Amino acid sequence: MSSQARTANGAKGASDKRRLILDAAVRVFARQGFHACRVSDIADEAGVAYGLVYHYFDSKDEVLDTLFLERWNVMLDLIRTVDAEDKPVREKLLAIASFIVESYHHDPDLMKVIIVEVTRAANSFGDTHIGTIREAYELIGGMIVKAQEEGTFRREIEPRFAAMAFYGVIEQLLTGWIFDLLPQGEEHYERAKLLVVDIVCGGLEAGPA
Amino acid sequence: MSSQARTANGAKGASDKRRLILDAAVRVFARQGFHACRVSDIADEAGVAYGLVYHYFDSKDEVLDTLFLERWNVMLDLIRTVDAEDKPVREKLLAIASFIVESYHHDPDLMKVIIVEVTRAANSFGDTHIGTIREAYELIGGMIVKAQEEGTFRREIEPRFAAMAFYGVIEQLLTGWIFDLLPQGEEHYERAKLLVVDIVCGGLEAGPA
DNA sequence: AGCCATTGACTGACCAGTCAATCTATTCTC
DNA sequence: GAGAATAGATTGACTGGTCAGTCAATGGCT
Repeated sequence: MSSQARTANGAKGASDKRRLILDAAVRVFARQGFHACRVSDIADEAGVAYGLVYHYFDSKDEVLDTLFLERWNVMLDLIRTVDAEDKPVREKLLAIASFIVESYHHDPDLMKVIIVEVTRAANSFGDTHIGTIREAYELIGGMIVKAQEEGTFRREIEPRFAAMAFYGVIEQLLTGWIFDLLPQGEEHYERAKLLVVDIVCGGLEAGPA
Repeated sequence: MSSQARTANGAKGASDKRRLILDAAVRVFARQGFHACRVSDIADEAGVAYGLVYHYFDSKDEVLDTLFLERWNVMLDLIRTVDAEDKPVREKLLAIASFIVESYHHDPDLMKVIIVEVTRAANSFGDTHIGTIREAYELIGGMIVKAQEEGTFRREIEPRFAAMAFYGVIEQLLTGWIFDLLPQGEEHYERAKLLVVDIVCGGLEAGPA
């Protein structure tokens, strides 16, 4: 008996198993890739029976969908919050970059799965979630528009392109860590956050010339 | 591998069919994705019999490997050539960005396949070709080191991070076009080339402060 | 009369998803 | 509070379809 469950119903135990399966799926997807792994691998990793995966999820796809949406929605909330604040763009972009880098720091496997299996998968999953993904780009694009109106950023740059560039730098740094092409560790994560903002803002800011 | 060099026999027709299969594969992979398509789809698209694919290639994987290596090696050659030239970094990076953007302009399907199915596929293909991919990053990293030594770029930025950032911006712009999130057309391609260099150099250059 | 290109039906393995059976816990009845 | 009834959680063997890769036969060229 786990001492954590304090509610009267057995429903607590139920959601525990669901979580167990999701967490196991992250590890399995990260290790073997979504396509290469079997549903039985997830069940084994979670220490539950094969059929239980289908008790909580309609399909293998839905497991990945759930993982992606859980995390992406947290990020969208963060971006919306930051967007609503009254701060210089530089700080806003730093907050977003920090959040994403910290997400990787905290759970590299999950971020690997999201980037490799969803964000970049133009067919299959990318297609399903394109609307959700697009929303993030649009919010960032909006921040850039505002900075252009305030005169902080040069006006001649198409904001959508700038937003993509910003996100592209971050995602490529994560990819570098995922592939073990870049050195990792807290110190590097901190410097990476600043680098992202420096690079993008440096190129976008209205020069004093 | 390839018997193209063979002169005596009807090798000409042979290599034609091989090319036909590769070109068909690009279209099919781009449309359906590598995992979702069947080898018979490739054969149908090429207008040849199923078995012929296996006459020229050992496996479905080898078809993708061939497509990736063909293109990536052309890019590596370009980068090496540019690297050897005596030009300002800005021009070197512009040449590389231009080449990649033009590659997409010339054959969007092929670039989509390379990015979506290989470059970002940490498991499966990404893993197989990681060495080849890394080489490109290292060459770009080398250019940045040189620019730092010359005093054009700030020294405190880790060159590997800067190289990843540069490549990340480009790849994300292509991804934007692939997903139809960014407007396309010759004019936009031209502006994108400049944007990439502006952003990255703007953030890396030694400030006059 | 031989050699390679080409064909396409076939097979063997694999695996997502189903389902009937079993377990466990909570509530109901007297 | 014993026992029955109900509902949900959990199990894993099984099935049905899919497809990568094989191979024996055929075509075409020199």
